[in-house]
Amino acid sequence: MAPRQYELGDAEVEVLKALWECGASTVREVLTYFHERDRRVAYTTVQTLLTRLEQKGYVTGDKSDFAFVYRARLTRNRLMRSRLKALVSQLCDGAAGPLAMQLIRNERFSADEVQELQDLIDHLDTEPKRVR
Amino acid sequence: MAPRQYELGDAEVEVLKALWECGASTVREVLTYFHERDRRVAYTTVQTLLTRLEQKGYVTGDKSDFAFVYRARLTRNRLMRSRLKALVSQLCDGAAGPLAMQLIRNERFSADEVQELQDLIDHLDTEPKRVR
DNA sequence: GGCTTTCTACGACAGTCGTAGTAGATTGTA
DNA sequence: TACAATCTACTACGACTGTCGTAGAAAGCC
Repeated sequence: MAPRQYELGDAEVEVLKALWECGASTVREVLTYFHERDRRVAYTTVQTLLTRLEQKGYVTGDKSDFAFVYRARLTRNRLMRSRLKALVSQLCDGAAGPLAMQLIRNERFSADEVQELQDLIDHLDTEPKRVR
Repeated sequence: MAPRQYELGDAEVEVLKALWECGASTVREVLTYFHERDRRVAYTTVQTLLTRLEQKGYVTGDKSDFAFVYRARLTRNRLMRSRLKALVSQLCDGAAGPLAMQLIRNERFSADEVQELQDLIDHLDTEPKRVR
């Protein structure tokens, strides 16, 4: 009934990635970013995506000199967190453990990353109730 | 252009969860499972979801005695892996490290889970190229 | 044999998303 | 000033999803 609350489609995330990487940008700049990566889309497609992102509150658009300049309001880390949280609640009934196991078991990590993970886990031991 | 390859919607995953939990089930059994959890949907909705899941190959339906009995072909762990992999490639350009950090930093883990994570990571050290 | 309950097969509809076209306003320039 | 390049605002359309309704076949019961 209540039409599912959609969040961010793949194309919208691509636009966010452009903003994360290039900072505040115009439609044309995002378009150029796409074209440089062989993503062939029309100018108006990018425009639509940015407009929708703005309506959803994930981006702000300021009328600057000539064209609108868009800026991400959502960070990559925050999106990661929210996606992970959604996964945890959807597939693991709220228990993050199984997801973490799957992730660590199935992906590759560099030595540095392993070290960082190790540090994090050591930290967990002494500080079990980490917030945020 | 290429119409994005959709995978599994939220409602479809809910149906899969019912099958994971209850084993092979009929439409009515899944419906009952939903109703017991205060998910008010119509019989035909569940039917449609199961049919679509079957078309997508994530479920098989066998005509048994009276009604079709559906069985999940996709496991929860496999779905977790695929979702995680999608996240890694979409948000982290393939590097799983940052995602793992976010996960461990922002979620809660029981002492047992921490222990398991620890074991996994120890394992990673001596066996850096874990497959599957 | 009818009537009721269930199932299955189809069709449908609205909302989200990816993609883009058109029209009108702005800006730069010959 | 007239023309070309841009930008913004709308509109559109098909695919995917979530949700159902209807019709006809199956099965069980009086």
